[in-house]
Amino acid sequence: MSDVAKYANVSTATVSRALQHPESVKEETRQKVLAAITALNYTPNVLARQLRRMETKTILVVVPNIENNVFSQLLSGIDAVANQKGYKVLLGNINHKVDKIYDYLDHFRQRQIDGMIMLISDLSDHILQDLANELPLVITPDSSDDAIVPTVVVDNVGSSQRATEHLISLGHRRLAHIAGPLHLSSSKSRLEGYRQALHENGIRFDHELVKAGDFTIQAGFKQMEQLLLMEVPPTAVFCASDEIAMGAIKRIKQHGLKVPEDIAIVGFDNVKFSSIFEPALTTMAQPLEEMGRQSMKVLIDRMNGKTLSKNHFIYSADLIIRESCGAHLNKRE
Amino acid sequence: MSDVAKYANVSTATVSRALQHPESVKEETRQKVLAAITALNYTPNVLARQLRRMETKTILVVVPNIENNVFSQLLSGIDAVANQKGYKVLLGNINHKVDKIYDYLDHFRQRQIDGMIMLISDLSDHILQDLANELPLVITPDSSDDAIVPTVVVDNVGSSQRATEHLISLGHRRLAHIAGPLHLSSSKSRLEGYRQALHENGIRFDHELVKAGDFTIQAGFKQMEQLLLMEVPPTAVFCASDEIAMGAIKRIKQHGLKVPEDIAIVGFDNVKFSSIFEPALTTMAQPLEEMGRQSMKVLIDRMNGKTLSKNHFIYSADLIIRESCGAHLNKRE
DNA sequence: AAACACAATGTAATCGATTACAAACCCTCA
DNA sequence: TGAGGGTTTGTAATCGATTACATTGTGTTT
Repeated sequence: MSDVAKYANVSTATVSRALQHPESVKEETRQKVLAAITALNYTPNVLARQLRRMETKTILVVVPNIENNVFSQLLSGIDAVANQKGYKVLLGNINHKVDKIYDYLDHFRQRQIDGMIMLISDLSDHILQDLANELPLVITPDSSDDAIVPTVVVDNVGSSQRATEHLISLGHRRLAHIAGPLHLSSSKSRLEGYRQALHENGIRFDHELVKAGDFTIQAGFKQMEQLLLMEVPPTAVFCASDEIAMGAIKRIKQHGLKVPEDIAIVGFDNVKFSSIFEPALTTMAQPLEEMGRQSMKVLIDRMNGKTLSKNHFIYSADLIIRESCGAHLNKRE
Repeated sequence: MSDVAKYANVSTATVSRALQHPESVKEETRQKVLAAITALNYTPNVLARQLRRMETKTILVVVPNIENNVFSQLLSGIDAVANQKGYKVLLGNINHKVDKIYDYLDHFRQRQIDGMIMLISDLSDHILQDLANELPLVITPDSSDDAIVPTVVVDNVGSSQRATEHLISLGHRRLAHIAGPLHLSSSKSRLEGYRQALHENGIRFDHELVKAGDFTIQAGFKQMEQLLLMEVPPTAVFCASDEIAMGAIKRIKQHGLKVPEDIAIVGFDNVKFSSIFEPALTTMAQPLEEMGRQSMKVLIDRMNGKTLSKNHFIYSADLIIRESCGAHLNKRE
């Protein structure tokens, strides 16, 4: 930089100003500086700027597992806005090991990031609160209930209720639910939505019909196995994720039964492969990319010190009717 | 830091040394310093260190598209090693817009990253060479042929040849190939492998039987359509990716034909969903995570200035026989 | 022409660590 | 005891920008 200053016959202060506050420098000298910059092929050292300004223009996204399409979609939305606004995105894949979050928290303490988006909220509200006091933090797509941490979520309860009601409307009365990990609030909410749908339709809630595992295909497969072993298996299953649904369907087929004829299935997430799966999954589509975008926007506002009027952004999921629920069969009749 | 120094009654130099070069400090004073650090709850400012050391311990991974499972798997491997070795991973999703790569190159020029892994090599060898001169760079899983840039790749030619030969061994003589974007060297190599397999088995290469698009389901669907329109459609298709294969199969089914009975399919990548797809895909499994790991290891060596004896790391893909090729039918006969 | 306001530039401190070099200290051995 | 060698610590320069404050320049008004 001092070379540039010398070359343009000005001080380093002027060079810096020419770049950072062009309005405070005479057009003429600005041109001289610019010329010197190109002549010397100078690029500013961002590290020095960051040190001085005490900001990194970098945010950290904590992901439970990148290989899950739900998170890649969110990430995609986050990345889009981040890029547009000049932020870089650090990837924090914790691979389901919650403890690793703490490692990443150090990044912040050491001023390596300006803010953080957590794609998993498997932390106690207490810890989250502490964190949020230390740095701008946004949680998506899992909410942290009553904490003051800003969240961007789907209306899990309502969406699940609609999903379940869709099955009920197709005539099912013996409905099961395969839930995700019940320590996650999104899983709890989806279960709650299922329960409400039953309740409002006068169907008794039977905890035997609720199985919980994680959100994977394998879990869906295993839990469905349990359900098939019952004396009177369910005629429909609302699954807390598309992967669970795929696993469940796979198991049902292996059992020699047909989806949706024998057992109807509804999933959740509208993952990339859900439309090409056979039968194509009926599912609740979360606007994941949009949610990613919104999270980043909220985070940016937070980092800029804006106090937001709203702290919780709730999206609603769309019911996408494909084949696995059997609705298309009904119409034919 | 100066607070810590004062509290421990030493100079800042000693504090720094106690942390960075513990061996050069008396055990006793090191303890004093450590005590002071905990007492004052001090965390070092990494920015300052980076400025002084001129390194960021951060690498950039340029991804064509995070939502593709192939790249998430690679990323997962990269991230694992990076974490273990104390590197942070910046995500550079270019969303298939090659021009965006240039934006990211600035990150490097501004010393914001120590190295870079490109998951796409859609740049001229010339540019790549320039880049590699400027900073440690590794390319995976697409090679840049003769450039001096280190690459971690699968043996695309050999793997594709084996995939095709598998179909030939099942009795097919009219084999098509749906390729990826032909400007990518991986696509070219896979086509070449297909061609060699034909050649070595005395089957005439017919360019009518080769269709190219990109690696997506949609492309597979569309290209398969073309093949089905032929007077004598192929009896087997080797697809350059699993997504292509899934699209192709979808189209075949829509056409009223069966896979593998009427048309046999082999894919490439062994993407997460390929085993659950129906029919389960026979495919070439790339050791993606391992390749990600290796890329990161090579990059680290590069960043540490090691001159590697080997510049190209070639993995071989495993043929995973499932249903879509029809091998299981043959056995039954 | 003097006085004042405002614009443009320069000087130098600053961010917070790392490290070359210098100084102080402690042994050991003649 | 004092010289020499090694260890431990301190002093201060350094990384490269940003910016508060000081200074100089320019223009307008009376």
